[in-house]
Amino acid sequence: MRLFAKGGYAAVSMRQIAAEVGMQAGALYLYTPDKQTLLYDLMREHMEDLLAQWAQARIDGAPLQQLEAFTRFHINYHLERPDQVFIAYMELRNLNEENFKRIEALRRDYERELEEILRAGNMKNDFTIADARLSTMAIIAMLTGMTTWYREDGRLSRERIERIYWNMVRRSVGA
Amino acid sequence: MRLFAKGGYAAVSMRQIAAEVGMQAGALYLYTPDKQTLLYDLMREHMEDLLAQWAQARIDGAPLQQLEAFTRFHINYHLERPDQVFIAYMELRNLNEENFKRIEALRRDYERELEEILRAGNMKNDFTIADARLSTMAIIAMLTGMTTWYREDGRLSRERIERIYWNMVRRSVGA
DNA sequence: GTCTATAATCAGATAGAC
DNA sequence: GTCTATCTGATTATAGAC
Repeated sequence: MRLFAKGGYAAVSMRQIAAEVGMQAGALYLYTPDKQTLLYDLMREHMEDLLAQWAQARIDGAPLQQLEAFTRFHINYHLERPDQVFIAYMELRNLNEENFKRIEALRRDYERELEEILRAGNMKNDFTIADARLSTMAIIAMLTGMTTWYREDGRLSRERIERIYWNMVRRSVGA
Repeated sequence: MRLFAKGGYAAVSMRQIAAEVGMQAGALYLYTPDKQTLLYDLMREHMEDLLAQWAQARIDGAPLQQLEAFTRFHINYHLERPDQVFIAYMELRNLNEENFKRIEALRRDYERELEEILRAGNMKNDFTIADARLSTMAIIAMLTGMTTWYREDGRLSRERIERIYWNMVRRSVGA
């Protein structure tokens, strides 16, 4: 994960990966049939963990409360795993067609969680949004973007950043 | 640009680039000292063009009008150049330290344009934002994210998408 | 300005010893 | 389960012909 995030899939050799885990290159093939499958497995495990963790974190309640839960979950999950997040977004192009479709399906499943919260809130007039799919993509992009600049020792505490972003999300849906 | 965007810097060979422009690999070295400089030049030209185009597009007026101008400019500029945008964000890790600093400085210049609009609007109480820098990063991430899913022949027209996003931006700053 | 040829190195993956 | 050695082919960059 660390090597792929730092240099990109194509730039990392099986020899480098082997050195990182204290082996010779040949021994890696006891654990993966090839480099492509290794990337796919890392991405799949990340997406499956994301979905599983959200299934644990989600709450029942009013759409506004669900939206807040999703926002805070998404921020914290992503800020704690910057390498995985970077790979999950940037290395899609290095998956073969079949693997790409599988990862995209998992991503869709996750996006749908937010989309359904937005639809429910719109139906009850808790939110005022023109298009739930667009708001979903906008909110996820806004939140995920934090991983590109967030630093543990930055100017603002994570709690404060989280509150500010939640405010922006809330206002963006007209709540 | 197209090749780097599709496969990533490391995955693209000088032979592929040469074939794309109808040459042999050796002839490329008449135009660039090495592959790294070629990437840097592409990124620098993109950032300089972005800044130049915004200098043309920017307007005087109330902060809300300036924010709308920035939002619409950013959307249109980025949707028309998905390959450049992708490279400008994803290939930063493949620049050497010196080149990375130069590109980051140009990006900062661009971000500062939005940040100053937000600060001005906040001072006049046209906006209600807790932190101009955070709002800047949030808005840019939200808008730039459109390039990952936008298709010319998609469900919604560009004009409609633009209007919906502008609404979300406007509301996110409390205007 | 472009080509061909090549140097020097490195890639992913496999075979076989232990 | 891991190592060493190796196959095959690709890589960046350069040299020198034209």
